[in-house]
Amino acid sequence: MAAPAKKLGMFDKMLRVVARIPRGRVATYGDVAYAAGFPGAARQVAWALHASHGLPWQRVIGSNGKILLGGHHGLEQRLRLEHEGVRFIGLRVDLKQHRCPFQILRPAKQKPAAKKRRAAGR
DNA sequence: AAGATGACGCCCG
DNA sequence: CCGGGCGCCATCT
Repeated sequence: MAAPAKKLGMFDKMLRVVARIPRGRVATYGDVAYAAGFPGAARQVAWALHASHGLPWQRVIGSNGKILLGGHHGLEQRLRLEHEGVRFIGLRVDLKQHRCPFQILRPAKQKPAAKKRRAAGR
């Protein structure tokens, strides 16, 4: 397997994005790839998760809200999500309600919101 | 180096 | 809703 790769730049960023998905929320593979700066590399997100550990992998699902992972792992994913409050409609997650906004997925480029002007006259 | 694989995504019938 | 086909891209054989 795999190659331990030294060149982990790409998935390191992807994993960083996955780590930012809050509890009770989900993101699609495409969302993660895009937020990480690799639009179109949704498949690599799955790879990145394989090589990861300790991340909320269950929060990454298909673009249609379905769990794509098969076998008992897929079942575990569903149980974990439901356990953290994610609601399903049939076989898919209610994305309207649980999809994580890019703003949160994005690398924390967030600047300290303007330094707040002081109270001058407010 | 070429072909096959995969926890993908999107379009079409 | 489901299946089939094509595009995508890093890794594996």
